[in-house]
Amino acid sequence: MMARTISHLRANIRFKGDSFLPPLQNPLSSSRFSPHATLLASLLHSISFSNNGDRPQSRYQKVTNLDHAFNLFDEMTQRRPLPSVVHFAQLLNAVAKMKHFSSCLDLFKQMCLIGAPVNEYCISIAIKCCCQMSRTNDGFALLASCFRRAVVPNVFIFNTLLDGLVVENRIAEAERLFKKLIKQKICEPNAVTYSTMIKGLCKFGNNDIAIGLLRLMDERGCKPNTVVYNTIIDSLCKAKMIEDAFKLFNEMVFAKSIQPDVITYTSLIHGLCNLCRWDEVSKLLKEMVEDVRISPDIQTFNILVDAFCKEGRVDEAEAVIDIIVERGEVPNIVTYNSLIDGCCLRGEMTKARSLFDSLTSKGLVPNVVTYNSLLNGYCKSLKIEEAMHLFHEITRKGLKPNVRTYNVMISGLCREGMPEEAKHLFRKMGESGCPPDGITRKGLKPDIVSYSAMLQGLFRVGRCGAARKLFDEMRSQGLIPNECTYRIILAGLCNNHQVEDVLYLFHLVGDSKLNTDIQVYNILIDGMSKCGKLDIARDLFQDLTLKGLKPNVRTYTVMVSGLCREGMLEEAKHLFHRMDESGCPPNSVTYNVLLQGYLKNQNSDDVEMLLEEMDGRRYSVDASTLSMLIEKIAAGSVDRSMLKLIGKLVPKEMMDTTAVPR
DNA sequence: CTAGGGTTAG
Repeated sequence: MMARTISHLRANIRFKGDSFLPPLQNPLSSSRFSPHATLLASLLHSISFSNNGDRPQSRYQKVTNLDHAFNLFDEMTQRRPLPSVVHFAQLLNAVAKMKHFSSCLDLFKQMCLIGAPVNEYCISIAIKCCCQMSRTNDGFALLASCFRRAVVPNVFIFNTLLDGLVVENRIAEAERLFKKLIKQKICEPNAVTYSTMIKGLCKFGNNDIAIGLLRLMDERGCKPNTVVYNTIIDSLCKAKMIEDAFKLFNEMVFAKSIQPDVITYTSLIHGLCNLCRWDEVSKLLKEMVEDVRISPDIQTFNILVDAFCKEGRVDEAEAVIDIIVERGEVPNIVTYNSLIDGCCLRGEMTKARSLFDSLTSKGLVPNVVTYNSLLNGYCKSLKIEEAMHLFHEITRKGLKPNVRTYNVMISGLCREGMPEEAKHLFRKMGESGCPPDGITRKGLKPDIVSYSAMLQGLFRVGRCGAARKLFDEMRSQGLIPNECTYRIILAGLCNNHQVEDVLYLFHLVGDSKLNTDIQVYNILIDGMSKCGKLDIARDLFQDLTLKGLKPNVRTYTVMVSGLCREGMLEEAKHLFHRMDESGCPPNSVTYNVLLQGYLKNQNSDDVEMLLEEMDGRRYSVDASTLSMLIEKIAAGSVDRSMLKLIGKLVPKEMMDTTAVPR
C-alpha cells in the first residue's frame, strides 16, 4: 500500500516536473522556474532519498581512505580468532570500490599468506581487481587457485573474467570461454554473461552476431533484459545504423514488453544527434519526458550540449546548461569539456580560456580531455607557445598526458615547421612510466596518428629520408598505415618532387580501397602538375571517372590551377565552364586560381569579366590574388578603372591590413 | 555481498 502511494506520488511529481523542461519543439525557449516546481523538486528529492536508507554499513564497508583500510586490516589480522570472512570481504570490496586495485590484491595475498579464510566472494573481488587493471591472465591464475582450494567458482567469477577478456580486446578467447562454459556445463550463463559477450561482439562491429546471441539466450530460456537490448542498440547507433536500432527498440518495447530506460533513450538520442536528425531528437526527448518512469539525466543533457557545440552553436549549448541547472542537476566536467572544445574548434580561444579558468570556481577539476581540447585550439591558432605552456601544466597538476595529448602537440609543432621539437615529444611519450600511486598503467606508445603527424612534419621541412626511416619504424611496430597516412605520404612525396616514388606507391596500392578516394586523386593531380607533369595530372583526371569517382570542387580547382600554370588558358576556361554543367559550381578558390592564371597571362578582358562574376556570386579575392592585381595595375597591364570593382571584392578583415591604392 | 549497458578530445 505504502509502496503504491509512493510510486503514485512519484509518478505525479515526475509528470508535473515536466514543466522543468522547455517545450520540446524549441528546446531553448526555456520556461522559467516556478515556486511550485521548486517545491515539487525538493519533494522528489526527499522521496528518492528516504527510499535509499536501507541498512547501516559495517565499519569495514565504511572505509574511505587507503591508510585507514591498511590499519584496519593489520588490526584484524592481530585478532584471535581471526574475524569472519565476511568482514575481510567487506574490507576488500571497499578498497576495490576506491579503485585501489593493486592494494586490494596485496591485502588479498596477505590474507592467503596468514591463512585467513578465503571464499569465492573474496576471490571474485581479487579477480575483478586483476581484470580492471587489464591483467586478466592474473585473474585466470586466481581461478586456478579456486580449484586448489576446492572453492567452486560461480557465475560471478566467470562473468568478471569474461569481461576482463573483452576489456583487453581478447574477443576470440572470450568467445572460447563463453562456449566452454556452456558445452562443458561449467556454469549456466545468465543475463550478465550474455550481455558481456554481446558487448564484446559489438565492440568488434559484429552487431549481427550480437543479435544472434540475443536470439540464442531467449531460446535457452534466459530472458533478455533492458541491459542486453541497450548494449546492442547503442552499438547500432554508434555504427550509424539508426533504423536497425529503432527496429530493436520497437521489438523490445512492443513485442517483448521490456521497459526502456534513460540509457536506452540516451543511446538513441546520441545516434540521432550524430546524424543531425534534430526533429527526431526532439521527438524522442519529448517521448522520454512524457514517460513518467524515465527522466533525462546529466549524461543525456551532456549529449545535447556536445551536439550543439559540434554544430558550432555554443550559445545554444550554454542554454542547455541553464536548463540542466534549472532542473536541479549539476553540470560536470564533461559538460564543460564539450563547451570548451566547441570554442576551441571555432578558434575562440579567449572564450575557451575564460571557461577553463572558471572551472575551479564551479568546483570542477580540469582533466586531460579539457587540456587536450585547449592544446588543439592553441595549436590550430598557431599559438604554439601557449600550447607548450599548457602542456607542461598537465604534469604539474598531477595529470597524465595521454596519446592524444602528445599527438596534438606533435602535429602542432610540425605545423609550425618544428619537427625536431615534435620528435623530442614523440620519443618522450614512450618513456612515461608508472604513476606514484603504484597502479600499473601501460606506458604510452606512439600510435598511427602520432606517426602520421610526425611524417607530415618531416615532409614539410623536406626531410624525405627521415620520413622513410620513420615509416619503416612504424611498420616494424606493427602499425598499419591507414588512408590518412597514405594521403600524407603521397602529398609529402609530391611536395618534395619525388615523382617516381609517388607513382610507384600509387601503382603499388593499385585498385584497393585506398585509391578509390577522391582526396587521393586531388593530391596526385595537384602534386603532378606542381612537379611539371601536367600530362600525368590530365590522365589521372580522366582516370577517376572510369573508377566511378566523382570529381569535386577541389579536383576541378587543382586541375584548373595546373592548366593555368602551364599557360593553357583556353583549356582551363573550358574546364571551368564545365563545372556548373556537372553540378559542381566553382567556389571562391576556383575563381581566384583562374583569375591568377589570367593575370599571369595578361588577359585583361577576361579578368574584368571574372571579377564581375565574382561580385555576382559574392566571392572575394584572396590576399595573393589581391597583391597580384595591385602589381598589375601598377605595371599598367590592368586598367585602373577596375579598382572600384576590386574594392568591392576585398573582404573587410583584409582592408585593415592591406593598402589598397585609391 | 559480488558481475553487465549510455556522455567529452586528434
